[in-house]
Amino acid sequence: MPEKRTAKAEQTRAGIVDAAMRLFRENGYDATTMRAIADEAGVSLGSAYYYFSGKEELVQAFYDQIQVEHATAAEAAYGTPVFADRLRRVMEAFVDVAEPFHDFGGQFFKNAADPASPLSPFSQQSAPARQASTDLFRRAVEGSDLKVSPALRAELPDLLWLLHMGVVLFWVHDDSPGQRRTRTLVAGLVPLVDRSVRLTRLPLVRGLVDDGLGLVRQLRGG
Amino acid sequence: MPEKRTAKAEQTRAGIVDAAMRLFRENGYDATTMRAIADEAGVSLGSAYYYFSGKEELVQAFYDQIQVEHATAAEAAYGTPVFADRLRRVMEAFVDVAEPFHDFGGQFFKNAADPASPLSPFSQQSAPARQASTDLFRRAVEGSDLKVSPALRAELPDLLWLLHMGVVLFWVHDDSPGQRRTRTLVAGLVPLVDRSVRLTRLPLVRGLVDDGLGLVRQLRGG
DNA sequence: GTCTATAGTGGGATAGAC
DNA sequence: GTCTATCCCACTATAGAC
Repeated sequence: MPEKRTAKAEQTRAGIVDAAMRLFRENGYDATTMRAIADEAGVSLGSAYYYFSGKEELVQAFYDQIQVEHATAAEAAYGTPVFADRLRRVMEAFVDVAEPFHDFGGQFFKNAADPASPLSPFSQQSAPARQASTDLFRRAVEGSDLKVSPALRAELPDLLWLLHMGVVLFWVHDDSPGQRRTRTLVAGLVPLVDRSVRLTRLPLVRGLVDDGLGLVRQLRGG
Repeated sequence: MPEKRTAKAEQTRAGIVDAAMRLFRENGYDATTMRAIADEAGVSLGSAYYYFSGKEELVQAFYDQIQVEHATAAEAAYGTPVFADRLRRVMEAFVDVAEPFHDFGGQFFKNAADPASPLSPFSQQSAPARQASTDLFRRAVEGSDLKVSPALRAELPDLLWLLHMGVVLFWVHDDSPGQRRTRTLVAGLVPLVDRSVRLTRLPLVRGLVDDGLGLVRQLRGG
């Protein structure tokens, strides 16, 4: 990325992103060549590579866009104090905003499992986006009526984000119209999570949860 | 794949797989070219493509190899009736057999998240390997001392396989020496699973589990 | 049926002139 | 910052040796 961005450079850059978005959506990721993106943007191939180190980096722009839209759509979730409702709305918001990208979005997620890729949601480079996403779940927990141990409450945002990643994986593989099956999953999962979390106050369950949280902290630490 | 395999053809085929493994291991997936694999195997480029439709198909061979080795290593797990011990040994067996491939194995798993790829563990083409892997967990459950409801018992192998996929994802991102962190995860996770599964007989938990199993069946069906 | 040799296409990525 | 020219490699195609 160039250090000093002139207005013209910024325009060129945006034009390349726009062209990439359009072509990805029309033809998918693999079928869209860097040459075609450059052509569509009206720049040379070399220029496209001047702004983006490769095809993968153009995907990051997509992630960012979805992330921002998810955050906006999730705002409506925080109008109620009921934890289950808040969580459900945050999770449903993702399915809603991601729907237009479903058909080709899956091709992007192959990067997710590659630990070497900066596009992996677990990578260092993804930390800001991951943080922003986790915050959506943090807010779902923090302003809610949920009563759990402070230890669990502290870990819950990260755990819910992890669950969200699982939902995304399901979503990627979901070819039902409008991702109906993913919506079924979310609708069924949220009450289960809600009840599970509340059950952690049972004496027999509490010990289990404490050990689980201990394991999480142990893995995070070392 | 040729219909009739002669001994010579089988040898050539194996030679190509061996060469690919060796080069993948030395140089990684991306840096290993089909030309280099053909050279290393002492065959022409055309021959390599005669046996394998592309570089990806060589990855399938790698999956199959690990799967077979995992099955062999897991045999030792079934010597005890204690469920937790059986499960732990099956899961540890994977970390053991996969260790030599860790450094480059991660590059393969980028295909796992691509729903369009036949290499995805959830794909139709992977069904046989997935079945074989699930069977390792089925055997861990079936001959064990575990006492749970028939409904949960029926779903447990698939659920444990899913958990195993989660462990594999962790393993891929685990850069600690000898995958020590993954071993910590397995060592901590297994008792949690064991205790969780046994807790399903508590009245308050039973209802939760029944609903969870209902969701699983609903998603499998539609 | 197994394999080689060779020629070619397409596209990701880069070097260096301007 | 932008271009043209080029490299490299995955992959295809084909003609034919054995």
